[in-house]
Amino acid sequence: MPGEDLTIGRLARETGCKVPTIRYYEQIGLLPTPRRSAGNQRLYGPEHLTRLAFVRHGRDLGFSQEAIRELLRLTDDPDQCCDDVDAIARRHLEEVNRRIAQLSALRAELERMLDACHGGRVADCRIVETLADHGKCLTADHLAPPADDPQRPPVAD
Amino acid sequence: MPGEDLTIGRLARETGCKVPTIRYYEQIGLLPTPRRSAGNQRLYGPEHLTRLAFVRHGRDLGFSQEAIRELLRLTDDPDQCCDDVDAIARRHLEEVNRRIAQLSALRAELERMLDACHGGRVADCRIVETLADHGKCLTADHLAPPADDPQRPPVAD
DNA sequence: CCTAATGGCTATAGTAGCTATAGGTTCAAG
DNA sequence: CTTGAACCTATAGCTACTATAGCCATTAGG
Repeated sequence: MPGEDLTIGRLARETGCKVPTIRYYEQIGLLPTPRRSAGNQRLYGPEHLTRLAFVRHGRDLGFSQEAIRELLRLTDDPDQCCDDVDAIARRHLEEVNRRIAQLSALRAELERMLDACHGGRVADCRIVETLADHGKCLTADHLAPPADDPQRPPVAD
Repeated sequence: MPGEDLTIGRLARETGCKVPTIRYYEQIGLLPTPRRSAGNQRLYGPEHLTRLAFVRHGRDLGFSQEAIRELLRLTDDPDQCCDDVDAIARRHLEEVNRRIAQLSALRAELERMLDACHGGRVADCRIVETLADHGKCLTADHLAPPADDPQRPPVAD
């Protein structure tokens, strides 16, 4: 029954995912290539809806494309033991914890900087001074550099 | 006295900034173009060292290139009132606070997921289930999408 | 049946903040 | 004089999308 089919725009509305993003996910293989209408337009079934919702939710939770690819692979084999799934989620949680720790240290440093500033000329500004002088700083040396954050920080529109 | 000059490699060592990054900062105008040796190699003076340290520290604190550009502009005019500097730092702090709040919610959701999983087959896995079903999720709808994080999350090596 | 509005198509480039690579030149030491 | 490290430029790659340009398909109204 072709009445069940979704155009890309409708799929976008149902999932809260933008149209170009859906095409992008297809391109990078997160979403299977859908069939096409006579006029070459993408037609999606319920299985695409499920899959895209899974991907979106994973991204919302901050999982990388790579992690989601792996999660999809794992869920496609439902009899497998879920230890691998667990491991992926656990690794991600650790990463999130690291990020929170970093940002908390950052926040402390920023607050310290802002507290120290009492207005006046830039030449006398404590913020500028702190920025100029690594020695006066508490941060930046005792914090690790993971540098692999999901650029879309997490959590979608 | 040309004995004071630094090659790009030495500047990199002194600041803890990688060589290609220094060239990149020059390219995007965060660092002024240095003079060159007879053999066309970059020669840096103490002013470059100061400037680069400022930039690095700013980046370590998570300020965007744009913000740092503005901070540099402001510090180049030392008699100006430091309100603008203050505002930039304050905005950044707010952003950091937003990120922490997001990540905390994320962490809660991930922990919830992990707690619910008790091993077994992927088909029965609570993590997979949660990922597949937005309805079972607490996150993702009550969280904002700023999407403008410094990809190098913050805090350098 | 024609037209306009909307929505779809592809391909390409841009975003941040670098990092890596290729292929060449210069410099300091032995 | 030769070796090897450090330097040079230019270009491509990374994540995860978003935006643009220029064209085709579908649908509702007149």
